[in-house]
Amino acid sequence: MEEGNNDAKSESLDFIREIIANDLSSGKHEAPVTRFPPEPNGYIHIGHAKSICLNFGLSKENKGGACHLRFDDTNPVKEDSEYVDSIKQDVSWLGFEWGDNLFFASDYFDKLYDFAQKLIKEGKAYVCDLSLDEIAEHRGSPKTPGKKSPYRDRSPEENIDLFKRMRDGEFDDGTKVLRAKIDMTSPNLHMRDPVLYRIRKIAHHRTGDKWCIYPMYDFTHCLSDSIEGITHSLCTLEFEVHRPLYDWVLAKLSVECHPRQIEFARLNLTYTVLSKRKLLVLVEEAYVSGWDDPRMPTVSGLRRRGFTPASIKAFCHAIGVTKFNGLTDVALLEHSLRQDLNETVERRLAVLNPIKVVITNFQEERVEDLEAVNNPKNPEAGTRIMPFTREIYIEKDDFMEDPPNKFFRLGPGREVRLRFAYFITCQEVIKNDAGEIVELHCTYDPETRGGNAPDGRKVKGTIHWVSAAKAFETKVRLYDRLFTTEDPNKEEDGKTFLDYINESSLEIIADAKLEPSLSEATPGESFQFERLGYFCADLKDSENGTPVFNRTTTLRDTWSKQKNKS
RNA sequence: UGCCGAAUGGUGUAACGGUAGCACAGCGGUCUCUGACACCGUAUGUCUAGGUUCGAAUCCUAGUUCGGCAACCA
Repeated sequence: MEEGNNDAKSESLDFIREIIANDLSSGKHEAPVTRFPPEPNGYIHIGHAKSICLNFGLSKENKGGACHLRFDDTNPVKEDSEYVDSIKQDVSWLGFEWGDNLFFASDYFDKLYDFAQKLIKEGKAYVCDLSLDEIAEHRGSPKTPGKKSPYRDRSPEENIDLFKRMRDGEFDDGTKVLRAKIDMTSPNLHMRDPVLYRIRKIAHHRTGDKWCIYPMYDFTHCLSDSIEGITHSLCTLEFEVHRPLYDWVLAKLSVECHPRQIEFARLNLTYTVLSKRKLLVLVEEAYVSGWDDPRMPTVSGLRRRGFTPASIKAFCHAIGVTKFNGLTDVALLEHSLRQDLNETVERRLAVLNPIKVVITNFQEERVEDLEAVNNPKNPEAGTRIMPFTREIYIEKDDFMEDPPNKFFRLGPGREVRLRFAYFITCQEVIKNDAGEIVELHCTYDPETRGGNAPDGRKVKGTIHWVSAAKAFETKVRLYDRLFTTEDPNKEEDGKTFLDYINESSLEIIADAKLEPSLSEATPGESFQFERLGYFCADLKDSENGTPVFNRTTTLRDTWSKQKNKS
């Protein structure tokens, strides 16, 4: 560390990494031990990915560091092992390993019970018979102090007995809780005798029927951290007001390991909602097809959409870690994606909105094999063969009957290059009775095979194409952002995020014309369809050798911008 | 009228008392067998007011604005 200091290129540390670096150099810790503590009650999303990259990143960056994956499963009402499986899958898909450090807060229930007893014996906790509403009322408000519970002064002996009977199932749900005895007049609401345990006669996904009392977050989390020897407990800003309680519990219990809780800002993304509640509404009310719908910001959704772990990690690195609660432009995420895909993914040609072109001077039955470059960014990716025939498809947008002068593509009498193939010139526009263009008749120049003219003449435009006879037809789904407004969370004028749903976030093309090699794409495989965007074979809906493609994102398109301006 | 926290171009961030920089987005251009990529250029910023200092984004004071906090959720 000492030697890295004056390296001008060394990146500046965010405030958390700075704290950790200081703790390391001061000798307070030898290596950071962090944790990612999801509650298994939903699927994780890009916001969690930020936390995952931070916590696991820290363990990778520091020799001897570790990051635990710990499920915070203290509320059996909401939690399910379905979610623990998906979360594990998502974390490891992102490229992080927890090794032996897989934990569950529920594994600590016995220890937690002992800690609670200790607190009771020392007069720091009591069993309270107030109802939920009464507790709320006694708590007061931010501006008014709370009132003491009438049960606050029960003796430790009575409390121990009551707590044991709570555990043994003698009381009904909601009739008793265990509370910390702190200060009902504290300006921090969380310190006004917070609830530590509640009765829930419901089976837990891991402990089954063993328990009918379950510890609350504030009691569980700090002690779980302590038990595991966490050095730095990183969480989001909303837990800032919980920190005094985190520290209170650990201090009163005199535990050896007292981790430092540090809060950072959660991620907000434009055109996106990231609250579990809202995501759940989207799923349950079928605005999307599921948690892994390619439009969802969940890790599983991003995966199906065609995002790569590298692009997500690059994004998380780019946004940094601060205490400022901002709104990050989703364009930054898309940029990280394109950056990665551009380097790594093979190119293919595909026509989404076809118009037929007949090459009138090309023999009828002839099939010519042409060589196409797989990835100009990576020569090792090699080449592939594309069949060229008399009838081909080109993109509708690549022809204009009456083109403006900035239009570089095909038009009556114009010559363009077919990528990797020939120069063609449009000779005739065929229309139906309604006056719609149905077909283009063109001639090709045999001398331009491969795409270059021996006489050195240039064409301004190069367009993509697919052989009509040999095309692989399949479904292609074009995804767009799910919301029409930058901040769908801003619920003004009585509107909710549902009022900003983008009705055209999914466009399905039933029979796009793809070059034949695409029929062999394996689920999850990504390509750049040249001049269109990045697409991947869907993980779920591609079956028996018929891949279905999702558009991951478009290419940057300065032409359409220019066009829209005029 | 409570407590906690945060304010740097349009957005996200850096600068740790000494030239306000980077990325994204925007705009303009070069290149091009992808109107992609790449490359070049460009506009826009320290919340306000005082103070300390030779010098303040940075330190102090006061204000302003924004976010979070009153689940037997996490």
